[in-house]
Amino acid sequence: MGRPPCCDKEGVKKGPWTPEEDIILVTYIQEHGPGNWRAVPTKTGLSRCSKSCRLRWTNYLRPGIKRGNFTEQEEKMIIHLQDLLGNRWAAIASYLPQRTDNDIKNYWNTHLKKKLKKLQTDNNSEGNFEDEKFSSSSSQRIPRGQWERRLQTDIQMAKKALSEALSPQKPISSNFSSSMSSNIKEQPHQSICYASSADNIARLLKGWMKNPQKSSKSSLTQNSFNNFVVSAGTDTASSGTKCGEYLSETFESLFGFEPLESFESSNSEFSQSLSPDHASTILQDESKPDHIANEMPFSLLEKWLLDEASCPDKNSVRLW
DNA sequence: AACCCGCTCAACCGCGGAGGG
DNA sequence: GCCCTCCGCGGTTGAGCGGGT
Repeated sequence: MGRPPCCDKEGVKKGPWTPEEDIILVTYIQEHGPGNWRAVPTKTGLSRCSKSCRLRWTNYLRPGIKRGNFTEQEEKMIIHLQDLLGNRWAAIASYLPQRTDNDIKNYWNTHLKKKLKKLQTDNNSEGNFEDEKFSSSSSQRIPRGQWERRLQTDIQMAKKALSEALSPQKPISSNFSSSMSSNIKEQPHQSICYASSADNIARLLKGWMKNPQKSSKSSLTQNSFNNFVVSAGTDTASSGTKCGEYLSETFESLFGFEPLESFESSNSEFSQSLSPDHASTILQDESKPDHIANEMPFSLLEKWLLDEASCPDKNSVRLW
């Protein structure tokens, strides 16, 4: 009955990944790029199912992942996006370039849910506003106007993505389209991208020598990110800066606060990594589209929110 | 010191969509 | 149109850890 488990075979290892397994996986992906996960266990000799390999890569080993505490801005952004999109963690993660959907989901479940609940109880005396807000989080009760707008946004995004995809010169820049094109591998760029992973592994190994217990947990990905970002852009200042500025403005206009610390502090890093060359390389090459920093979704969202702002009555589930 | 309890987060499970034959 | 395979996503679990008693 039902679908058999993807990896119920004997000898398939489960549980936490060892550093050695990480190295094997990263080395393989460095050579072949992410994708074709089915082949990964057999080709690497890992006793893991393909799913496990993909998950390990996308949630942990993939370059560009930021770990550690969420900033206040990130928090607000998650809450806002969760409000708009519901529990579509992958979609939410696409607006937080350095966070994985799993991270965001975990953070929501462990921190933000409680926080909102607390807010809700605190505000109970002032009416049911938070009640409404909180229950809307389950995406069960999306106000009609909001749902329509959401649908409209999706359609607009799809249209734009399509037109971009049909335009051969233009780099694919939209969240949507890069997601759609995430399987298109641009081999010539991969060396840039995955070399950084190899480097990270080297650093990681150093870390393990120093700190065998913890290093596998923290050093890899942070180093991955730093290293990745450094390798991603040093010669792209002008376009990167422009993009960074745009992001800053958009963030501010979209969420009403200063850009994410990560964006700002790594302006020289992250924004540089967003140059047409590097960003498209980095983002499209990954199995999970990090694309995020692309203009289109933000501008659409911004427009959407501005529309909402002009109809405040429909904007009843705004927290901030 | 030993135990309990709550929290965190990496990893797993199962479903559904996409795409190819 | 159907079937199969692969992949991605969201929900859930459980090991590990730290704080409290």
